[in-house]
Amino acid sequence: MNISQRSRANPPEPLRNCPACPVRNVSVCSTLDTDSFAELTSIGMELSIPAQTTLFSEGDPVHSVYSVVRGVLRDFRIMPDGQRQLVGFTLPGELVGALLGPTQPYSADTLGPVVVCRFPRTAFWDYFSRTRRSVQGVYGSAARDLGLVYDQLSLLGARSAERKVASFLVGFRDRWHRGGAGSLVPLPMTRQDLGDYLGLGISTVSRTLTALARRRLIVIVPGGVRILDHAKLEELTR
Amino acid sequence: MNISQRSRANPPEPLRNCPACPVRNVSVCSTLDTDSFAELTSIGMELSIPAQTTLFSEGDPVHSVYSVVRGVLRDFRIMPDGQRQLVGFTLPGELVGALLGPTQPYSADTLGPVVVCRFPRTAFWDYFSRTRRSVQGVYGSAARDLGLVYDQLSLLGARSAERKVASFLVGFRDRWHRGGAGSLVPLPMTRQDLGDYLGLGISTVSRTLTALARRRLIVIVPGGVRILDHAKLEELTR
DNA sequence: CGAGTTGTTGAGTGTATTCAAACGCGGTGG
DNA sequence: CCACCGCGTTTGAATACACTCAACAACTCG
Repeated sequence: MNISQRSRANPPEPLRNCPACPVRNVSVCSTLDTDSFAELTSIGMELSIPAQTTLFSEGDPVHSVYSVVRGVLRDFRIMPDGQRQLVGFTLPGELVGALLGPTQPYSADTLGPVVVCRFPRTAFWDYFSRTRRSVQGVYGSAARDLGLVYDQLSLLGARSAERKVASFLVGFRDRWHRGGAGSLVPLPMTRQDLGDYLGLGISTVSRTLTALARRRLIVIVPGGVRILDHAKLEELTR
Repeated sequence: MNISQRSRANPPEPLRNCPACPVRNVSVCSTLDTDSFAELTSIGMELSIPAQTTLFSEGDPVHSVYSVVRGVLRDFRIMPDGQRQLVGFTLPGELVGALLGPTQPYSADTLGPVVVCRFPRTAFWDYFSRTRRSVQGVYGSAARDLGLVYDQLSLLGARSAERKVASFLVGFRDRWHRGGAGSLVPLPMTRQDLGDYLGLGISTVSRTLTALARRRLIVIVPGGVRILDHAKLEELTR
């Protein structure tokens, strides 16, 4: 099922209640000045997307960027041989969709039910050229597309499975809790997804997680893990 | 040795002979209209940089972007444990330096003697906001920072050394010859560099290359390799 | 020509993988 | 309510592969 099929079932709706938005204060919206925020509110549309639905595909011409309100997106490329390489996950409060460039560099689909705000990309360009001093604010939300990718490069370059998994858990924890405290790391993706993201086999992911659990660094709970020993886990990433 | 030490020895020079520039027709300069090109020419400075010299470091505030005229840059990050992860190589005709964001996401140094043109980043922003329709032109040169990184993600996600090396050779060949024909792939970096780029040990890189040579897919020549069987090599990347 | 660096190759080890089987859980239908 | 099924996950055994350590060769540079 793709987005066009879906949108017939759940048509876009104008933004009505931004103040109550769960990511109002962390998303790109929090970086805008009052006028720009009002403008964005007036042109943004809210989409509710079912689980396992493609939001956009690699190579699609870019018309919109999306701010994730609820749920998690899986970003991936399909290699010539059919092998899938996950290039990231988009969490609530994060932007997805190329800010630059004519086409999407990867595909994105939903891990579960997802709510996003859709904005015409030109709105960001306008904002970009109008208030250059805030470029860094918009960039803060777009940082996924740059800094985070380099982080993942470093992650994939790691030689041991333990290190990859530990790095992933620590990074995902920080993103999920936005740097704040918090030990619960939701893992809404399958082990297969994790393997495709980390460059590991599915069994290796599972084995590594259980090994960490046996050493009491984490506990595996339904839908994720709980980190018991943050210090030791971070030690493994170095 | 870093760039500030170096620049005393080889001071920046104004651009005098752009028409004779070896990358005049492939670099970012080729994407600009006449006026913008004239403006860029007037503010750009040419730098000659010795081998093994740092151009900028991760975390540096970004004032300039650089267009490589001659030579190759090595782009890398240093991990907390001292391990180095190469995130790319910058070839002649390509841009390096963050177009967005306050700081450089990685360090860059020279593999050999390098000549670059330095431009204030704001010049690109001005151009960006002035001629929105040409964003894609500038983006074409900045694509390294987006599309190419995703390519490398896919590369690092590969499970076998053979596939990584083959993918690297094919990709590097295409970039070097800009999609055109050509069998010679210069490899100005060390095997250690290749290993840090591909997430492999130095001996594995060496073994894999000799294995490819034994199968007559490539020949190892001084300073690079020559591809004998393009089809079979590309087959290995899938 | 000698010293230092970079690259190759061999032997042995360790780790991730493949293949396969069993387990747990949620959903469906009898 | 319970048996069954499908899917994802865990775990085991055997294999394949990349790594470390180390010696040697080739090349660069003084």
